[in-house]
Amino acid sequence: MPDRPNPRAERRQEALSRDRIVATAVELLDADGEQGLTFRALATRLSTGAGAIYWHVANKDELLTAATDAMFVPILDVRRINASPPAKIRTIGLSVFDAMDAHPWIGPQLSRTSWQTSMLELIGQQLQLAGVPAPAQFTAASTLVSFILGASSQNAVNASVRAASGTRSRSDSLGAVADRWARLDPDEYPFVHQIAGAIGEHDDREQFLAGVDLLLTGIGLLGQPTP
Amino acid sequence: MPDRPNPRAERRQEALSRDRIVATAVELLDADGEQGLTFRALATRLSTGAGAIYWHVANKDELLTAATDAMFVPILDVRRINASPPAKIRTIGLSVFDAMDAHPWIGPQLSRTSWQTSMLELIGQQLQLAGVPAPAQFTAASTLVSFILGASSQNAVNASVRAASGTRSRSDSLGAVADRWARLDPDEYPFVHQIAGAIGEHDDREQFLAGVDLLLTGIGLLGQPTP
DNA sequence: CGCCACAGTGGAACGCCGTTCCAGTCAAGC
DNA sequence: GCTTGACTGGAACGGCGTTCCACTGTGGCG
Repeated sequence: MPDRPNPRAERRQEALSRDRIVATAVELLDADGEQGLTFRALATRLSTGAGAIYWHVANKDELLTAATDAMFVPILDVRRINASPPAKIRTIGLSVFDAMDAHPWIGPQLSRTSWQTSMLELIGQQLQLAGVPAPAQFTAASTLVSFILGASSQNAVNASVRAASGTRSRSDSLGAVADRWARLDPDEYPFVHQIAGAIGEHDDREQFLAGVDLLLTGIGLLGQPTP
Repeated sequence: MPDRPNPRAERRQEALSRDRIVATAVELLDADGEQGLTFRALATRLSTGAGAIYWHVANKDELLTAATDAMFVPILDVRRINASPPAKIRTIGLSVFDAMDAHPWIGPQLSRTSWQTSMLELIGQQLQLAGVPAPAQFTAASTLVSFILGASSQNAVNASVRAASGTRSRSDSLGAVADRWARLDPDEYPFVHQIAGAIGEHDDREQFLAGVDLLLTGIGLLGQPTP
């Protein structure tokens, strides 16, 4: 390793490893989405050939799973924080929401059953602690999981669209959507068109939390929302 | 067209048309999912070449959008039926749920903003009719949309997994999941493991409707659920 | 100390994909 | 009957995931 006998491609400084591959894959995914992750692009960025990557990773699917894992596992550490069950559920939800906003490519991956199960477990535990009656626990937990994953995915899609067009700042996020809505035909879209003017002050993170609260209210863990 | 001068590839009986292309695309998608839709497979099934398809359809993306359209537009006809707003919302939700169960490839497509807007409009109108106070309408409508799309997508993923393994019947659906859950480590997954035994009689369609009702309760359109 | 075995590498090659290109075909209009 | 132009279908292109394999460098063994 000290001196290179042949002057061909510069030899990598650090050895190839599964961790380095996954980390680089995340960089590519964050930069250009799922289509940005290519074994050739990965190999170029790691100064190696595509074949070498296959020594550490079985295929692209495993690579995507590992990358999602790296983003998602920290979320499970919500267990550490100390708060009431409803507050913990909100925190779990927000963590997923923020992770998917920052890494929109996670969306399709997180729907995989294994992660669904992890979230169901995490939220179900909180519902038990909160004293939700046993027969209602499963419905409540799986509804929360579905909403959290659904709302986060859809926000991520919108975030990608936002990034593709010019709009930048977080505060403009719903504003841009509102603009599009305001231009819709009022006869065909009376509700959306009317509401477009009223959501200027909204933030989609708050919007998401309001949805969680709506569910917690229905479950009986909260009083009536904003009466 | 009456007689074929050359005996090469059998000439198509019906002329190529955008509708025929889209209909065949749906067949392929239903049979093998998104990866089953290929311009080559499509051309073979239509007894033509790949190039001819591009005369009627700009690219694969437009084809997928058109196919989704064909599946989704009938859902919007819920406007016709006559029922109370909560019942109509349940019907809309179930239509989406069933459509995605039958055609799991729709999932990623339905998250596109245009479909989100259509559903928001449909459900927002019902909330207005039901007398939900104006400031709460947007949150309520978008939460319902997120849940309906999220829960339907996740069910579709599970349905695909189910189809990939051996399990067939609808009634076995949650049963198979319960089996997998029952085998999980009770120390790591206390909630999921415990609940696995209790959901034998559940049906995921009913489960979905229970989630909708939970939300309607939180919105204030329903009494307390099963007190 | 020399050799060997083998984990690890990287580039060439394969078969598929979406898409483009273009030489043909054929019915309708002059 | 000729011309035109909408329409066809097969060849070809670049890029993808994946496989294959000749090669390298190093640690352990004789």
